[in-house]
Amino acid sequence: MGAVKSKRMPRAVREQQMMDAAVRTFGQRGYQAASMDEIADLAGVSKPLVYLYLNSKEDLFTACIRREARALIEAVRGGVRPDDPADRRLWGGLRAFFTHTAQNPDGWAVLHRQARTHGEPFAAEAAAMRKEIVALVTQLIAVAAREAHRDPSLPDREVAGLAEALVGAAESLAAWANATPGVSAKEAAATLMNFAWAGLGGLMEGRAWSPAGGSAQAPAPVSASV
Amino acid sequence: MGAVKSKRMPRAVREQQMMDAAVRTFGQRGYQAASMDEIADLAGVSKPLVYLYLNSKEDLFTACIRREARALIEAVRGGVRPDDPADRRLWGGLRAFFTHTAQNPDGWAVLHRQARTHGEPFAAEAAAMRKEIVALVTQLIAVAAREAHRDPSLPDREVAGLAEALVGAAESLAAWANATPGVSAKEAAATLMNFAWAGLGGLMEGRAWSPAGGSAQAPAPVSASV
Amino acid sequence: MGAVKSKRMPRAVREQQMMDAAVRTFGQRGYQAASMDEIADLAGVSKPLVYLYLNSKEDLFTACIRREARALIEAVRGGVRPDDPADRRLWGGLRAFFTHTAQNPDGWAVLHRQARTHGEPFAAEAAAMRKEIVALVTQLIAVAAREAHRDPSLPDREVAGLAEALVGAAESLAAWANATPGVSAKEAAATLMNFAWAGLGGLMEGRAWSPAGGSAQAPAPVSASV
Amino acid sequence: MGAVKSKRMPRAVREQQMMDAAVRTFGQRGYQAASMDEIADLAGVSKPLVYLYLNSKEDLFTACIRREARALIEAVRGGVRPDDPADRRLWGGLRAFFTHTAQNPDGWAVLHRQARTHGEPFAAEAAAMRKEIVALVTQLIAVAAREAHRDPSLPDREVAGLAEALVGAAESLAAWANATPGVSAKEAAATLMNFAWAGLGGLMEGRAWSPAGGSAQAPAPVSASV
DNA sequence: TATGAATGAGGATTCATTCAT
DNA sequence: AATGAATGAATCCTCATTCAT
Repeated sequence: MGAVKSKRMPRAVREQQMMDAAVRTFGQRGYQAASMDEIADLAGVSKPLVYLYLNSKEDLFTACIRREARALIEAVRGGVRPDDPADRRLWGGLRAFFTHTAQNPDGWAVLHRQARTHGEPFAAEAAAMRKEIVALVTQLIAVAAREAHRDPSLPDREVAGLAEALVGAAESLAAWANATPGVSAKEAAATLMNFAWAGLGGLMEGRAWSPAGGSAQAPAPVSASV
Repeated sequence: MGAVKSKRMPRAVREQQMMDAAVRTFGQRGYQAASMDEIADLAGVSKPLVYLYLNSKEDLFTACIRREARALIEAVRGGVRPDDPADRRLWGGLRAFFTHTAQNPDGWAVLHRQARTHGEPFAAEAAAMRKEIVALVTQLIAVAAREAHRDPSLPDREVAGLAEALVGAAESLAAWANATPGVSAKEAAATLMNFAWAGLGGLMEGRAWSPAGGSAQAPAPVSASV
Repeated sequence: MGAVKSKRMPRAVREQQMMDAAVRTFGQRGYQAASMDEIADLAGVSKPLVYLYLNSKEDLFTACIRREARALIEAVRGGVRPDDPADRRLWGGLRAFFTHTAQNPDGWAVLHRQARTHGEPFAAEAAAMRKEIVALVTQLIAVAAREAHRDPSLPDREVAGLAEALVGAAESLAAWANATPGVSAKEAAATLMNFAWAGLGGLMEGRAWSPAGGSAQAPAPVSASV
Repeated sequence: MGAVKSKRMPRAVREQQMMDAAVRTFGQRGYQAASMDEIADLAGVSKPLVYLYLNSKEDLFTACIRREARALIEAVRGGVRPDDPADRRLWGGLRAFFTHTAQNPDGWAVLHRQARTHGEPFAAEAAAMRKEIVALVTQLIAVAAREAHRDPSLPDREVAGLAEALVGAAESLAAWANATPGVSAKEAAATLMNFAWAGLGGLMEGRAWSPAGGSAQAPAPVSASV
């Protein structure tokens, strides 16, 4: 048995317990390998109750994806200060992203790994979430280009590709940070910010990005002080 | 039935047929959803023969991962001209990467999506391959830093993070390029090269990377001439 | 939800509502396919209340069979005028039978189809009802034979067989009449009466039965004037 | 375990064994109450083999219905001598019908009871079979009417109803004969033939049908000499 | 009188895997 | 070199039924 049994609770509460268990199980085992038995057990309820409330394995998984997607997007949005300049907004979003994924590894696994791997309708659900994030980043880049008085601005497809690249880099670093002991969310964010803003070429020439204010001639790239 | 039946062929050939079928099936359906029945059928042989040659579903999947990993790494290695300067070497590797993944979508799906999603021992296998690529990139960056007379060079962990970010960006762009009609491997490579070398900040200031030679003051970022 | 909710009603009323819902559900879905959930829902009450009043699915089904059996038998009995001659009594019973089954298709399905198909103890319950009807018919035939001064009368087993045949024919025609658009209960009864009284041979020779009075040399068989 | 295990037999044989077991189980328990476990067990094979060969419970049931329907129809057809006069042809069909149903009670239960009770697509399958029989009988009656120089012949719908009634009477008598000890198929056929050909009215007047030749003034109705 | 919360038990179906030839 | 025949072990899901209020 998974959780301590405390019987007779209102539906809403039980549902959250079940989804917690489901996110954990799906995140660790994968969609197919996770069995409804295990989820019910971990949630401390019987299988029929899971079906009564969440309908089917598919629906349960979809519900998990949606819940975790909402949570992640809200976290990232909450990390972006609207009045900051473009680079600071990006920096805020990245920190929120790395913090959230570090604190919700199973939820992140569900979104990033499982949902995208197990075909429709899950992939579509995860893709929608990712598209929101990419759109957010795309807009950030576009605004930054405008703020930089860059004219003519970058072509749309170029910007889309850059946003894709940035998001992919973030996803990759999230896994790296979680797997590498001692790497904090802040440090991961700093590494990515350097990379994304100054580029390798810039870093080679000592042109790192600093949270203090835009691209600087600082002698060394920003590292998070752990 | 999948393939035309031509009985009695040497083992090595049959094995490749089976693995072709397996890669295709695993890549499209996923590890668990793929059934040995379907694979055998697609390979045009009976199930017992698959077991005779490949032993088990797990072994078969592992064999697929290894084969595809080898192929990808060799492709990337083959794209890097040892005598080029650092940025050109990176550029060559990226082009090879995008070309290979575009031409082997199922193999790439097996490596990038399925192997990493379905737990041990597959994740380890895929991780080893990825580590090789990251190591390659890491070394590229380190050499570049040295070539740039940058002293003291970037801290190791910083470099590791940058390599992770770069590889993640590449993975993300591979999916984007494959999903976006009209985006060639070359264009994807160019977008990433701009991003990675010049950074967003550099691009804002018009400092794009060009295949012609290092970081330049080119008025517009490189786009692949399709 | 099935019915409009109006809480707190006397037990007897609620019970009838539940049985109405049950007959409908059992009749349409069958005993096993009918779920207590659906019945409760259709009755507009919660499942525990169904159990409180009707005890179990088995008991509920049995109660339905009994209620519908009573109703059918009373209908048939009510259609038989005791002072009529034998053929007229039969005619009256048949008309009542066809009318009742046409008006209670679900109840008839429960009795004729479901109860007999789902083993003990239901089959016994339905058999008892049927036996009552067969007995009624048997007696009618026996009396008719006596009235016809037939001596020695038909052997008992012969009569039993004839009654079985007649009832079976009626059951079959009930389904036919309900399924064939435009066939009224009266017409079904007329067809059967012709068949049962005059026989095919009689009909071939133009010896049809007419409600007017016994076996006649009428040129054409009786058809119900719709 | 049901049957003695004799392993490794050709598919066609196994399939028949399975269908034998299925007919028996479906006939006795009913469609829903029959479990695939029980059927497999009775057939002496494992469940997966049943699924491998017969696909699903639904398909298995349908296959049973079809097989039994074919068998019954062929039996009845085989009992009708084409060169006999109409009444003799009917007599032959009835005898074949009662004989077949008496010898295949489970198959008959599947057709008459289970298939018609468990909704689509089974009911349609059984209905098709029954329609064939009814059509056969309908034609017999129509020809008889023509042979009797009856002009104008009976209206079509009248004939359809008569055929329905006759078939229903036969079905009912089949159950009665099987349930009443000592009633042979021949006797059941004789009882029905009397009823159908002479009618109750005819019987009252001593006008019974005899296999010897048409409607006669025989002093007593035909009884089968067991 | 009435119900929201909860479950034990069982059933259909699938799949990786092996045996005998 | 190759396969038709066969199965043990799970897994998803449903349902009649009860408990606590």
